[in-house]
Amino acid sequence: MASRRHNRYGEGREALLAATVSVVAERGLHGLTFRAVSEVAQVNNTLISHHFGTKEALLHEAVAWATTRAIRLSELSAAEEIDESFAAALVELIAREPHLQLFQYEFVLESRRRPELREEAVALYEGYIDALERSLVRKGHTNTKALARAVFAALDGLVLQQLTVTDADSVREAVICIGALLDANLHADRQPA
Amino acid sequence: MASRRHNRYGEGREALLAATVSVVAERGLHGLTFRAVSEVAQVNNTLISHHFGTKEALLHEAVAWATTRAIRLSELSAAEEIDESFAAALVELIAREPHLQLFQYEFVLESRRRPELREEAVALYEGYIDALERSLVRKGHTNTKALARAVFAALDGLVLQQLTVTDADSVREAVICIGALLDANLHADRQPA
DNA sequence: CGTCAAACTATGCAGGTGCTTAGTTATTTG
DNA sequence: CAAATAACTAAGCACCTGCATAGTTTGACG
Repeated sequence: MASRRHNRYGEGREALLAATVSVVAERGLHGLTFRAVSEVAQVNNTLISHHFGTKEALLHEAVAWATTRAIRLSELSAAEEIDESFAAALVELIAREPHLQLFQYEFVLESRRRPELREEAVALYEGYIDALERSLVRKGHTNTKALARAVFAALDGLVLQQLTVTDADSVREAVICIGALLDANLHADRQPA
Repeated sequence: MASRRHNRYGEGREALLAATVSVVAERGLHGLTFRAVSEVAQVNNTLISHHFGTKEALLHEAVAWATTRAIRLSELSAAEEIDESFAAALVELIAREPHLQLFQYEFVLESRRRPELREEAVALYEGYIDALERSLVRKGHTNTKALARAVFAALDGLVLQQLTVTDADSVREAVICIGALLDANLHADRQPA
């Protein structure tokens, strides 16, 4: 998948973090083993102990590494309009790079069981929701905090659906539907019944 | 947690299925081991092999067992109105019995990796969405298929949030927000701009 | 070059894993 | 009651796990 031969001296740590995300995305947290990660990263499995100490620490660092790299979806969430082009872009992003999203779902479920991951999970979600809320404020919506949480949940749920049980086109239609709901809500605010 | 002492003759299989859901919900799929399940179920671990053969088969049967028992949320999804009382009931259900929901998130992620689980995952989600769509049709909405998918995704995403990163009150507000969006959408349909 | 710290690997082990084999108990059935 | 069947358990094995230990290679710097 990545470069065929070994990494250069000093690149092992980065390769291990990237491999961790890939392994969790493809095989789940129960497929996350020293051997699996080290084989994908093309290094010896004891290098994980050297760099991170324990498996828990590896996951923790991989979470930090992945969330800084998950900016593209955050940018998407802050888009000015949830319209056809937004829906197409979101669906295409998920189809092209599902790993980061899959990793995040695994990680957020794990954060319920491991208190030391909670803080980063909360920060990740609140980051998305805050960006979305700012966009809603700009467009003149009211009750933006709860609205942003609801809209993000809808996008989050649809991404999960696309990754697991639903085809891309259905998801795209549903995303457009969310945009339509927001428009209707804006007009209702301006012309209350 | 359950009854303190052993099961009666013939109840082992059911106990194992219930224990599987609990173990996956509390420790994740990587915590799903023969020993963990059998200890929770208060039986010998080889009874799993006897009844189900392999660990894969155990999970598969547990999925079927759990989905038939997840009707309560399905009934909720088919509620006539998404209002304050619906929001309160949903939030309270998740807080009181998080196991079934957590199990479903683990299972739907796993279904991406295990083709034999896909069909049941799709059926579960489509069941929820269809029930919701019927309710939307009754209320006079249009484009109900995509709308139902979007609204279910929002509820699904909010349940995930409540289970992991968000407090119950914030989720409740957001659920009410979804109801408000639907109302605004209905009125916009009747009085287009 | 020589020194040194950090990156990296080879080997191996104690404990946990899924699951097999062989045997025991309880329940049904004639 | 006796025979048959299914539920259940005890013991154990081959394999995999995280990770410790000990050693080697690499690049930076004087």
